[in-house]
Amino acid sequence: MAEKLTHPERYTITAALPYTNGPIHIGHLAGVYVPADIYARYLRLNGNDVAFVCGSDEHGVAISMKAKKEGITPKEVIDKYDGIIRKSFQEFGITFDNYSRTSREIHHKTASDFFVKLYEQGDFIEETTAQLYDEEAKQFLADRFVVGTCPKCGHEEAYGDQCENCGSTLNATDLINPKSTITGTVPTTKETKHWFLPLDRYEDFLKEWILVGHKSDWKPNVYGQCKSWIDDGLKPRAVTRDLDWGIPVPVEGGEGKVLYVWFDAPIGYISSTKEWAEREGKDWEPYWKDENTKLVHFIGKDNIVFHCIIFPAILKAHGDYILPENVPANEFLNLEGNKLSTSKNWAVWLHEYLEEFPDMQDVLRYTLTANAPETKDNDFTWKDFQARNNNELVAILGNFINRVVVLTNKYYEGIVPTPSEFSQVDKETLEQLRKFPEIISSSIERYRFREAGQELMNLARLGNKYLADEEPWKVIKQDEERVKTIMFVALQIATGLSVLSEPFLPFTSEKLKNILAINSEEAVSSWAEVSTKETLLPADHKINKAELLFRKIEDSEIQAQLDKLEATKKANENENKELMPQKDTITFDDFTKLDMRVGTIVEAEKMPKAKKLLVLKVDTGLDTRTIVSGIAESFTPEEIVGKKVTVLINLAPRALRGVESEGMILMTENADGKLVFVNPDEDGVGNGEGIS
RNA sequence: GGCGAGGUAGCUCAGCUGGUUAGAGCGUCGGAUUCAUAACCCGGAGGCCGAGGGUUCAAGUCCCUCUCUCGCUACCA
Repeated sequence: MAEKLTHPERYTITAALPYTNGPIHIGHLAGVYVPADIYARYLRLNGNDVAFVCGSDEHGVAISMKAKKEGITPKEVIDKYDGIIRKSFQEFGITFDNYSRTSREIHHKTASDFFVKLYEQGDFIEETTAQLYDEEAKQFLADRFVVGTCPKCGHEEAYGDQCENCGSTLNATDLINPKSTITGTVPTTKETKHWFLPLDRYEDFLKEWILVGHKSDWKPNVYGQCKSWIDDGLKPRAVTRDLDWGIPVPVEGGEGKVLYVWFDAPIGYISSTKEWAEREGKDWEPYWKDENTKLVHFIGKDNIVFHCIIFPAILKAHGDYILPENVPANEFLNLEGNKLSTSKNWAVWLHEYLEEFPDMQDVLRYTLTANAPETKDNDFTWKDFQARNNNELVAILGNFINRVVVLTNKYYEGIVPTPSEFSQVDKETLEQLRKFPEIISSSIERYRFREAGQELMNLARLGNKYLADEEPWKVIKQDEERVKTIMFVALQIATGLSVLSEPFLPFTSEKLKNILAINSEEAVSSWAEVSTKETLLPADHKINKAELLFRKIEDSEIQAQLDKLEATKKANENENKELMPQKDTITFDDFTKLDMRVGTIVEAEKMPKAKKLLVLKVDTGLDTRTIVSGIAESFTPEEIVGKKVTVLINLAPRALRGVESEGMILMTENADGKLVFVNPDEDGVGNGEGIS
């Protein structure tokens, strides 16, 4: 059912909207922006009509929370990061046709209209529930913003969704004496209405469209992930929520509510396209509504369901829109063996890289392309970065260009010589050169950017080999005419490289074109011309003096980066995690209600069919009882038998996965997030001993 | 626990519908060369294709079991 567009009239390329709670790092680049930019540049070079759009994603609860924590407004948070991100993309050479923001008027309007359209078409389900409302903060309280007394066990610190004491699942409205954690006031109960997108209605459509239609052209990781979701059964998903930061719900009953980010963010692509079209005096609609438009979303694997299931369902619901033809999602990039983490500062930040390695954008682009996590998670190491630069960019590409340019200047004062007769090798070499556009295209169009980059390098290799085989520096002593032909051929290769390198290494391409002085019309300009044009760089054309395309990267520079990461690691170890603020005061009586005892684990086994649960038999002195504890990811059953632990024994029993748990083992967490027993270390403390 | 993706030379990866001695780049070792950022060019070594079973004349490629990594999901902090 998904007909492939072999010759689209235009392309709409989107790159995942960066969330403005932090700057851009190499993971974002390798996964999304570098491949998307290569693709967009490639398409433009081939004369295609391309809209490459992106923008900052600035709504959602994470930004709202971050602002609250830092005591600033959400607007201040987003302005800060939008500024950093926007600037770094621009300096890095990501050629968005438009980079918008979801906080802009145009997006609010686009997303609102979209919502209203679906609303009017009856594409949403409405559901009214009673929820707690904070009069002072003037907002409905999400479950975790409410505490109160648990109706089941009397625990006074139960959260709106669950009581930590007895483990019961609660409704916030059932809490006795509820209190808002935002203002501390007593909330009132109000009816609130929310809208849901019934994804289940689109199940058949999605099955047909993805499982049948895109079985062979979508990447396995993307297809598999979609299949998993669809097979699991799709459920209605809330489109609106009670929050004050976001796009207001534009229909009756929507006061104090906003659209969920998952709904508004992808519409940001559309808003961004509109903004671009307005500025350029174009019509945006064909880019989203014409069947001859090829829509491609570049994203990371975290975004697969949103772009392959949910957003298409929304577009389908609307009715006027085209669907993505492909969603080439990448996996994740790690850094020196550890997951990238914005909060732990474990990253190579783009804006810092740009400062520390000025004018070396292409080195990072190349390394990230070569190491792109296309089929599985991959690791970025500084050592590899150095090696890629020194052994490939410098030694293969940079060196080839340098030898050609130096020789041309040395023998002919920079004038491209007139060839005489081409030898068999010359012809074959030129023939191979002409094949490269096709070879590289084929890789790019299958989203195999790693492979495409390798092929580009192979062209430089071809050049090096040609020179090594023909040895103009020797031939010059016997046959000057022959050398003219050799250098002419070598210059054609160099010129081909200047064009074909553009999507991958735009700054280098630019530099190379300057060295070869090919700003004029006489030389090649487009991708296809590298194959079709008889002469890429004509005789008598004057080129400039040699200039190094890449410089070597010294060990000391790499060491400096490694030291920087090491310092981050140390800082993370020393720095306390964000600590919870102190809870409300309790009385001594409250405390004495807790009966905590020293106990010993006498048996332990895994709870079947559960990942985190261990079933323990604990000797509490009074008895030996069963306690189910969610610690299986930190301990094996064998290693904890005989362990002394602290047990809360008068906790109301609760059945977990059918096993009655009578009490709770007290745990804490170390810096790595591993659970640790709160245990009486001293010898001679017996089971059943009270803790006070 | 369920589901998905991945596990191929020291490193990063390619191997389509099963078919000759499993490929590439980088690294490594040796050779050759000097136009070039000691770079280029040529050659060699290096692989129980995660483990174990099975199907087949033939399996990295298909089936089953197990295992490790990553993710989603359930249950759980």
